[in-house]
Amino acid sequence: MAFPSINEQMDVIKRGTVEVLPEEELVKKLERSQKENKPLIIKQGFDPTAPDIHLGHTVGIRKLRQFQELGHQVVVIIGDYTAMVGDPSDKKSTRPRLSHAQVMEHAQTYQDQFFKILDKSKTIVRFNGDWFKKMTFEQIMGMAATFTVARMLERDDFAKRYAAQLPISIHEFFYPLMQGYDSVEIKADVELGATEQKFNLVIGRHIQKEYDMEPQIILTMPVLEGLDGKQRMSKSLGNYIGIDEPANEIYGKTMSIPDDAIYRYFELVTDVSAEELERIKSQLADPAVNPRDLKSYLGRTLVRMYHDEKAADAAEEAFRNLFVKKDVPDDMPEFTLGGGAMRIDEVMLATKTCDSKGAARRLIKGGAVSLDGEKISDPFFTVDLSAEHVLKVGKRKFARLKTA
RNA sequence: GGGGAGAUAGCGAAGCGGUCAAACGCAACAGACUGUAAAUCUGUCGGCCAAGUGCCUUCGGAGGUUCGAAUCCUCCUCUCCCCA
Repeated sequence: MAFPSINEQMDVIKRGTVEVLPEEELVKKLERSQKENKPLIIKQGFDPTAPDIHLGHTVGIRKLRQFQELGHQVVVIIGDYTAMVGDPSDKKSTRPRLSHAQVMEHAQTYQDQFFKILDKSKTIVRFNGDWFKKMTFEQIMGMAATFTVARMLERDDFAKRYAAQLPISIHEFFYPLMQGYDSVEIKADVELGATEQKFNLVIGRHIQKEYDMEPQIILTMPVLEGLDGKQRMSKSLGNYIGIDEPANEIYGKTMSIPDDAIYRYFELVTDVSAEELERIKSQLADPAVNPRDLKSYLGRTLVRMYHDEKAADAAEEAFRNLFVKKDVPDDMPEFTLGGGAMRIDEVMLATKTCDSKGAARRLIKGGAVSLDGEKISDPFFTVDLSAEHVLKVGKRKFARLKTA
């Protein structure tokens, strides 16, 4: 197998990457890989805590893809063991431990989604439970002995929690160790992670050295902002765009990001060329250009990546109709609520367009509810169910009421 | 092991016997304005009932004192700090 030249490879690797540590070592590894015609082992880990891959994850996954295209070997670690241990960072709501079956289920959906980006035939997937469940206590002690508490407390989030007098459990210290040990097991040459992962990645280097192994190079990738444009995109914050979501969702969510996030999204999660990026940047700075149009372009690009061109057209069209022309969408949940009449708050509860009847009344009072385009202001309004209706609650919630 | 402080709604944080379904800030939701952007303004932000000086469930958990407890007492659980 022929690898591209070192310079070409470095160009690809460094594009969009925050840090390559240490760069000279990577060059050496690449040189050796080329001389021996042996691909480097590129690692990234994922905890299958919830079964959705979102755009934030794709920043790293897309980089993995580039490594594949350069001819290197990608190894994806599914952290089934770490996921089963359960992340205790949110002490209040002691997160339910995931059963092995759940983990495997999540792992499956993860993989389905990985391979929307990665080349399946060139990817090795490993579960870290494979080695951790076989470890003896002696081996665990050995692993734990490779690191000190003082260094562990250097990690930013531990330091902050410690300073804020928040609890830190001992086993949380095992997280970075385990992640580092994964690198030993698969003999990683390079590990990718978001910038916030830097500490864990560096521990991987340290542990590999302890196990008499050449340390991995670490590549940190930028953290993508979520839909609010401020906080990181994450499942727990609910501000994400999943790559498995329907086209309309991907497009619609994209349209809701703030203007100053547009460039970041183009840069981090799309394939547009460097020249195109420049053009986008200058357009964003041009007051004559409506940023909405660039956002629409972004939304279309993303839908095209995870669906296709047709879906992009349809999503844009649906969005226009819904929010610009204020038409009702074609697709909406349908409900058959039996015949006769039903009070509006009960209809809202039945169609899950509100959480409680009290909430329904508040929404009605706030002018958020309409039926067939007519605003409802009477909380005791009775809906005639012998005819079909379209219920709208807020900007986005719709329900079609069918007759029995 | 000893001593001290603390646990309040999604988060932060007041309240320290009745006027508490609990101030305030953030987040969230809705309305106005818009480009489903931002900013701003307004309203809402435990559940139920045709809605009231109404009923039910909530201030870590279990009991108790009291006409009345987020507030006082006892025990328990958890957390942080100092000492060993």
